[in-house]
Amino acid sequence: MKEPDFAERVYWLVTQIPYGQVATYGQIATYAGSPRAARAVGTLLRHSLENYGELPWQRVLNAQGRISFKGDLGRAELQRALLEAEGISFHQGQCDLRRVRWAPREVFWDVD
DNA sequence: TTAGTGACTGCAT
DNA sequence: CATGCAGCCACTA
Repeated sequence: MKEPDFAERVYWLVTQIPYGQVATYGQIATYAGSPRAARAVGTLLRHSLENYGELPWQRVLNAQGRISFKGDLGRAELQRALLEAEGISFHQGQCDLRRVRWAPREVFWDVD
């Protein structure tokens, strides 16, 4: 049985984020075993639509509870709309992570 | 194989 | 509070 690679761990973890809750890129990277790979998580999710259309990618935000984008405003608006539809509210462009942050009860993968 | 890029992050200015 | 910047790491050309 092959050990799941980083990308597989990331995609699986994102599917574990409960409806109405969110996780940060750093959280996903940490749970996937690479605490410093937050940026890599973003890289993977950027292509998630084409590779994993089922993924609830909208539930992943940056460490400040904000939607991360440099361009592509359309997708940012879609993400916010999807989250608000789940009951997550935004104030000044950011949501209250203390309230909606996903706090898994189990350990998935240890840091390498 | 090397170099460049980016849906990140924490610390320093 | 706003930038800047180096560290990180997977992906692509």
